[in-house]
Amino acid sequence: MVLKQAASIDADSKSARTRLRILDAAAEVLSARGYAGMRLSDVAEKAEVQAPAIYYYFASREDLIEEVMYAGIAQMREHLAAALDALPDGTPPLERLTVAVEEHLRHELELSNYATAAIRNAGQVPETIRHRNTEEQRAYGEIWAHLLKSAHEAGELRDGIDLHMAQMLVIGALNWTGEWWDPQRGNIEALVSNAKSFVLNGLT
Amino acid sequence: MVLKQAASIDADSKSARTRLRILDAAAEVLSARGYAGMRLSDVAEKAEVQAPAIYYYFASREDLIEEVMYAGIAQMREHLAAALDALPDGTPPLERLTVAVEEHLRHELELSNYATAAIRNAGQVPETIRHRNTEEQRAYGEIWAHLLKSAHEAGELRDGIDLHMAQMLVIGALNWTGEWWDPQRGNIEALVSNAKSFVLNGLT
DNA sequence: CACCTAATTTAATCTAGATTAGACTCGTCG
DNA sequence: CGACGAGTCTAATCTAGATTAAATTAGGTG
Repeated sequence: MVLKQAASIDADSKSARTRLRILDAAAEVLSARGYAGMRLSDVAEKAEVQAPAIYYYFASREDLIEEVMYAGIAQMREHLAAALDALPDGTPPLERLTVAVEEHLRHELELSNYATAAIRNAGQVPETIRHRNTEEQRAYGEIWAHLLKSAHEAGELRDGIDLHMAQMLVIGALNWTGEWWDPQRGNIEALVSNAKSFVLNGLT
Repeated sequence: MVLKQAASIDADSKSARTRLRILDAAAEVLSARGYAGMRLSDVAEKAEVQAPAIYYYFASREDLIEEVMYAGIAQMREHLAAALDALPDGTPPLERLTVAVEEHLRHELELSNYATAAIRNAGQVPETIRHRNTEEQRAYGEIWAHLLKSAHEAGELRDGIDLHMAQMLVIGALNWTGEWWDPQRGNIEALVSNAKSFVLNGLT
């Protein structure tokens, strides 16, 4: 309703910080409770505001959720793209692939409730929200598809592999870590290294 | 509230069939909408009864959900255990493992809304429900842990592998198929075969 | 200091959906 | 035929939670 010109200019105003606190809280609750289970009152509590304050920043619960989901995918894509860009020219395709494995994992597990929120709820969210995120979704898949295609064309992948299925199996193994990995216990370095060799070599 | 002695004796009475229709419907809705999103009205509609009829068979929404989740895990475990039992003595550990991959996949994708309901909601369900299912959950993991341990002791697995992480990565890849696999298009045989070689050999 | 707008609060409102109460139906058995 | 209980329905009830309305406060600016 109200335009927030000033706020959007100054990315660090008090207002901007409150907005961010709300988004962060929403990501956390959404990730933990799921689409239908996310209560604004919980979000408000975690963000240390009263529930109606949320409406000052977001037009509706759906809008808030949509922004969280969008950020979840977009940040993941940006993070991965940046990491790949940083690799020296001529890095072999297979190595680029293992970098992707590592960065997907690190981003998901170390940095982002947004990522897990987006990952877990992709399937439950209503059509309207899903629709707007389709493009980002596709772009993220595209990166992986390209990595696999390059590796395949370089003759580095097993014969008879179905690239799309392989892609989804890899991403699935990585996405699922959010369900069981406990950031408290357990060493992320070990997970990254195990995941890398699992993706390349399987169990044997 | 009401005891249903007769019903539980005759597994095919009209009553038993209605109860099953409700359970099936609940599994479907739960799988699609998630824990908090499952409305009894939707379940009722799919089961072709009025919502209050559900209370004739289940004490509460929570009880219904709990039964679906329990069945989801238990059936999966039974299915896998039976398939492994059917293998001839002396089947090598690695082959037993690929059978497990195949059966997990087939059960999840071909047979069971219960399985996907249980898989997807394991993390969002409240403590009370989760708690009662922990044991089944553990038993299922145990089967896999044992398969991996045997293969490892037979020296058939890669050196340096962390068995628990490997287990979760494999199960993750399989569980995630429920999120993207479209039973309509796409050939499950191809998926099974790709998953098997991915688990054994990775991408290369 | 007095005011204006941004930010946030408290106090309604409104609705969806779970649950309960109280019939109604229908097959079976005396 | 009349009673009975299982199974189901329609018509309440009750509550949580989203949303809106109407203050209230805070921070800057003339």
